[in-house]
Amino acid sequence: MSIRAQQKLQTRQALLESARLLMNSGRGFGSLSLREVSRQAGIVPAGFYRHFSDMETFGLALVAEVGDTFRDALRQVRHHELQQRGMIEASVEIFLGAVSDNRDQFLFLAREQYGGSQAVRQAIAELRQRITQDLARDLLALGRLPHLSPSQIDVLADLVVKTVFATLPELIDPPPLTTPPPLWPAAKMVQQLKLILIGSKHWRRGERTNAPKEGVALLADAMAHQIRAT
Amino acid sequence: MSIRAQQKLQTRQALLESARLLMNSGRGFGSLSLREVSRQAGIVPAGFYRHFSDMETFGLALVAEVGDTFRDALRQVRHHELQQRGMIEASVEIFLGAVSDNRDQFLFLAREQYGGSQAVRQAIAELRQRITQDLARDLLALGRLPHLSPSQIDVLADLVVKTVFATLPELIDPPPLTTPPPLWPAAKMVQQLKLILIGSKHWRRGERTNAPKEGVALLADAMAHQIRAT
DNA sequence: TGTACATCAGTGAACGCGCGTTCACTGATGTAC
DNA sequence: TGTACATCAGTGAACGCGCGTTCACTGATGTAC
Repeated sequence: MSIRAQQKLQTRQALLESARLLMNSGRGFGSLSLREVSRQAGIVPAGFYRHFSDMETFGLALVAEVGDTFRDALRQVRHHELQQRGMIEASVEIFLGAVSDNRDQFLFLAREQYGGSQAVRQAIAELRQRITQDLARDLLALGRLPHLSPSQIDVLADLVVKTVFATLPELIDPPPLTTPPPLWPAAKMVQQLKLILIGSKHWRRGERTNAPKEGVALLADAMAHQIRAT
Repeated sequence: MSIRAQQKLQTRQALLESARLLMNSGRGFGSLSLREVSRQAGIVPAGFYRHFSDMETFGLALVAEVGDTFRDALRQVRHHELQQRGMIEASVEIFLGAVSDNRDQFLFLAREQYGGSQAVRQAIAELRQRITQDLARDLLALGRLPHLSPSQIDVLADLVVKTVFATLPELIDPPPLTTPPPLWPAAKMVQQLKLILIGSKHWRRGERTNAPKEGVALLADAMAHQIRAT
């Protein structure tokens, strides 16, 4: 790579890092200004436009960055899938390592997963959906849950990913040390994932469609869709 | 109440409603301006200060508002606790009714739970903690899970509340109609809560502390606390 | 009930400030010969 | 290798704009007598 391209890339990374840094003090990405980020990165505001056309595009770059990190971590997890005893602990251990090594990136992910701009939120939703699908595929291929329908596997994968994403904020900003150890985020998450796994072992296929009350939730969903259409 | 107090309350509610309204187009609370909210509510910017000292205090009022709505809904759920068949469906039905009736309030809650300002985020965290504790208390008092330790009940309650809070964004902004019905948010959430309940029925007390690998999560937590302290 | 004064929700103008964006520019790096 | 020109990352100044906050004010509502 040419000297010029190297320097440009360096400035680009300085911009990304600056945004993450500024968010460390509890602020949302949406409240950062272009001038502020440029200042932090050591360039003049106009220079920002050599890298991103606006703050929205910049936000998408931050999503892409943490997306790569996330998928790298999951690839590592997948390479260890052979062992079955303590599978959850080992997976969580690898994942927590990635979170710890890239704290700021995951802070952005946790903070903006629901609160970001339309574009950022959608990009994160797509990232999460891809992760969920990959997990569902793995669970199906692993064949350790043969009694579950593909649809049940989807619901299970969604719950696992939901749990991990929802625990991220706690993992990044740990609670006070007065909290009893069993409720420390990582230990708690391990317990919860085990609980979910135990549930999935005993989940009967019939329990998905037999209950007559099931209609309630479907009706509520239909209503929600109706409301959305108006 | 005096005429003056009534009119003041009306303007106050107009301000709260204006903020929720402005957030409907996908924006975060942190990106709303005091002028914008006042304009939407039909008063002059300076008038805002007759009600709130700044946007942060205003945000806390929005948290308090949805907090009341949320706890009212849970009180309704608790009054129906007698029945045991279809308990989850009935609870979800009541809860979904509250979400549907107060969509904007729950949108604020979902959007700001991790993304808001320090103060708003902390207020929501406290709201959520109170809800989790209430649920843990109820689960313990109900006595249907006598094989679980109080600590396990806490972990279970946390997972249930986590699941509900993490599903809120989907419930409020439903996915495309092309999604297969079993994956519609409300139906999916019902399945996931059932799965968790099944897991908790089969959760052995020993599975909390026996596994030797458990140390990993605890160690990771300790490391996280260490990092936090620096 | 009527009157005289107090309260205070909302007004309208003004301020200084940081913002995003534009523009012509500079000078180091890259390229063609 | 050396030279002449092209590229383009970053500069510095300028702009108009919406922002939060202040201030003295107005006039409807409340209160004391």
